[in-house]
Order: sequence, then structure tokens, then C-alpha cells
Amino acid sequence: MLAEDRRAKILKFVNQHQSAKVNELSEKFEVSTSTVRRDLQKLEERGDIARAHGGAVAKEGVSFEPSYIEKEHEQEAEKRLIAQKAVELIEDGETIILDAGTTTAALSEELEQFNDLTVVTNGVNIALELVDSPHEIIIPGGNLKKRTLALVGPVAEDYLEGLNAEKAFIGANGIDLDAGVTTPDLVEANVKKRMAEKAKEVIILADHSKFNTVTLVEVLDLEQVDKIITDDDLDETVKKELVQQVDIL
Amino acid sequence: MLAEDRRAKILKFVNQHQSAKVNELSEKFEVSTSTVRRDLQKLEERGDIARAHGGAVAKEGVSFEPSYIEKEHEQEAEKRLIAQKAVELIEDGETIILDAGTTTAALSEELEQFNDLTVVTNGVNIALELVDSPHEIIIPGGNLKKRTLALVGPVAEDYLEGLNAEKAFIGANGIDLDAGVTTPDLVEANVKKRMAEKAKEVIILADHSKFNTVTLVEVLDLEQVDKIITDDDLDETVKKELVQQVDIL
DNA sequence: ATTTTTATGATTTTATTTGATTACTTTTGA
DNA sequence: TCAAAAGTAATCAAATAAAATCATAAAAAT
Repeated sequence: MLAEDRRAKILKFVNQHQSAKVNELSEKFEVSTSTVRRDLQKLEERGDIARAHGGAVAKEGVSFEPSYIEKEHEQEAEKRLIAQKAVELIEDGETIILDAGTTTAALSEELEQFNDLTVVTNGVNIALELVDSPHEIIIPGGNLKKRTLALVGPVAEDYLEGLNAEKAFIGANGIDLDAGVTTPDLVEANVKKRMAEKAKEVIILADHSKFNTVTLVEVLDLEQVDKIITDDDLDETVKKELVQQVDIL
Repeated sequence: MLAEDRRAKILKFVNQHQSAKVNELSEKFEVSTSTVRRDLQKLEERGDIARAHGGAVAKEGVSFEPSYIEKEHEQEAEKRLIAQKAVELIEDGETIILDAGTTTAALSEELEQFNDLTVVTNGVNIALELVDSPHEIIIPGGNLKKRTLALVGPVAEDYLEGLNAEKAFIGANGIDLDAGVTTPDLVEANVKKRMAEKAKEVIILADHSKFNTVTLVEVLDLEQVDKIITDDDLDETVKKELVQQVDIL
């Protein structure tokens, strides 16, 4: 095996396991500990890992997508504004669907002002946030997607099938006049689609940075969307184009 | 374990519990108190925690850790002991079912030592605890029961129906020679029953205070239970009676 | 083909980590 | 308030790991 190959594999191993010991790597790749140390040294110089006594630890965020925790505090003010606009649409007694995501999580924080909602959410953190509320909380089953804390997969979809809700509040990564609402993950897209189908009114939550952006998977056409809630920094020309298709709040 | 890994875990523990004692950490990570103090010192230098006499406190409040925290601290040492016994029964690659509850939550904290488990749990907090792990996490849907953070109801039961797991770790509020395993809540009992049905091996986790106690709803007969894991304070006569029916660890 | 460079493993030297021990400090409660 | 208990810091020696050095073998360049 090429030395450079080995280093690539070591990097992958460290990233996958979050850390690795020199001995472990030496055994696994059948080279001496000296060689492993030299490899780790190189990888450290390149900024790919951080060395530690006895081995190395992965540098977070290099190869991984930004996680929920990192995203949580991005554009916090915008998210709160969007949440406050969204909450205006909700009335006590309703059944609402809340998509997983940081913007909808901001909305869930505003639900304290109500007394009796039924909240269906595939966001595990949203459910926990609402534990102290008087609301009924319903969670579709599924596989936990760690990056977004969303429950996804066929089970989640099937479960939603049997529901009917007044409103669905759905997050989006891209909103575009032609491509509609898009998101980077296929399984999440399917869940979002299902959520939209089962609600009388579909409301998309997205800060201004998501507009004129297209990501991998199409979730909804703009015709299927009733309202889009965004912050006050949305470009006026973009807004004028879209407003002919959907309500923009 | 790499020293740096240990420090990362200590930081996580302190953040999750909001504080931690030196002795507690020393026991949990099986290192001397000197080492723990040096670790805490390092973490303090990095600005990650604040030290205090006897231990350390978290600097940043964790984003999602609501009110059930208080209950979590009851009989913490016993729960950790039970969790450590339970973890001995688990092997990498297995599919395990984890009931909701504080004792099983303690077990989930110990699952970091594995690399590849499939964990089915109806405990929302347990799922979140495992977000940073490499394991596959599956959640049955259902209604969120706020007091215990358990997902319950027919949806959860139906979902479990389609599963097959090696082991089910189930919490209990009462264990009695005649009444068997009991719990105070009917819907939770149904979920527990289903969990037991779908696992090859049924393991009950209960501290000594739960023995010779009968609560409202019967979950399982002792014949249906393979093992009971408890702490070291179980009354010897009680143990002798039960040991003829089930393994007591 | 021969020199030069590079990679590797073995060996020795140096540094770090750790638990135990002891002296010191803080906390507790009588 | 003062003494016992609990906790911390400082120090030491053993164990473990890293760095430095060296010899050799494999590649690369000439």
C-alpha cells in the first residue's frame, strides 16, 4: 500500500471513530508505531487531525456537515422573528405538524402561549422542548437522523399517513421559483412531503438566505405551498416574483 | 481509552448533568481521583468547565435538558452500577431494545464503548443521549408521556410488532414473586409487554427498592423474564426466593 | 547504472501520564 | 470556634508514549 494511501485510511479511521490509538493503527495497518506517529504528524501538519498522547482525535467539522448544535445559534434573531410570525397563524385547540429543524424549533419555543394544541413533530428535540407544555405531543416513529435530529424513514411516513392536521410548518433549505421547495436529504424530503399532504394548510419557514437556492431533492411545488414565512431581509425583487405564486409573510 | 477521549467524555458528562463530583467521575471512568482532578484542571484551563470544591460545574447550560433532570439524580450510584452490570451482556453488532426510564437512561450512557449497535428506544431522552454515538437509533412513534419521556400508545406498540431484537432492557416499578413485574401506568405496561415479546432475551433493570413491591398493572410474569439486574443492597432472603425463578445479577 | 532521496523499523533518549503518598486547605457541624 | 472530615495540591516513581537517531531498503532522479 502506498504511504499516502495509508495516511488517507488513517484519517478516515480517525474521523469515523472520533479518535484512534497509535497501537491500534499500527496493528491495523501492519506498520511500526514509528510510522504511525510520522503519519499522524503529517496529518496534523495538514490540519486534518489533532494529535493526543497515545493517538489522535478527529477535528470536528472538517469532513462532517454542520450539525444541529452548530446550526442552532445561526441567525437566531431571524429565526425568532419567523417563529413569531408563524405563531400568529396558530389557534388554540388546533392540531399542527412541526417539521424537525432549527427554525421550527424556534417556533416550538413560542407555543407556550397556547393551552391546548396537538403537536405532531418528527423533531426529537422539539418534542423534548414541549415536555413542559400542556400540549399533546405525538411523534411518528422512524430512524433518528443525527445531523438534524429528525425522525425519517418509511415508518415515520406511514404514521403520518393516518393523520389529519390543520397546519403543517415545514422548514426548507432552498426555495426557488422554478424548483420549488428543496432540501438536501432524500428521506427527509419524503417525510416533509407527507407532512404537507396531511395538513389543510402548508406553511414553509425559511430565512432569506434560503431563497433563490436549489438543493438536491424537490419537496414541494410552490403551488402546493400556502404560505412562506421569512425574515425582513428578503430581497424585494425576489419577493415580488414569488408573491404571485404564494403568500409571503 | 485515550486520555483526550476521557476528557471529552468528562466534559460531556458535566454538561449533561450540569455538575459532577470528582469521586463520581473517578468511579465512572475507572481512574484515580488525581487523574480526574488533572483532567478537570485541563478542562478548566480550556474554559470548558468551572471547577468547584469536590468536582466541577458546567459553564454552558445545555440546549435541551428539561425538568426530568431532578429525578435522574435519585439513586444515581445504584443506577450506574446496574447499568454497568447490564452493559456486560451487550455485544457489538446487536440490536437491543431500551425501555424509557432513568435506569435505562443510565445504561444508554454506557453504550459509548460500543461501535455498532442498533438501539430501539421509546425514551426520547435516551435517543437524544445517543445522538453523538455511532449507533443506529430507532424510535417507535406514539404519544409522548411527559412524566417519563416515554412514547406510548398503539402506534408505538404496532411499530414494535415488526421488530426482532437480541435483548430488551426494561425498567420496572415493582417486582414481586407472585405478581411478577408491575408498573403504575397501563399504556406504558403495554409497550413494555410488546418490547419483551420482540426480544430473545428479556432483562429487567430495577434497584433494590422495587422488590417486594406491586404496582397497578402487571407487565410480565417472572417466567417471561430471563434476567433481573439490580444493585448490591437487595435483601438476601428476597433474593433467595426469586433466584429460583430468574437469574438475579 | 549509480547517486540521491525517501520511507521504514529498530533503538535509544526524552517526555508525559498516572496512581500513590504526603502535606496542606476547605468545609462541616458539634 | 475549633476539630474532624473531606477535598486539593505537590511530589515521586513506575509505566507508557513520543521524539531523535541510525541503518537499511526501496524509489526516484540523474
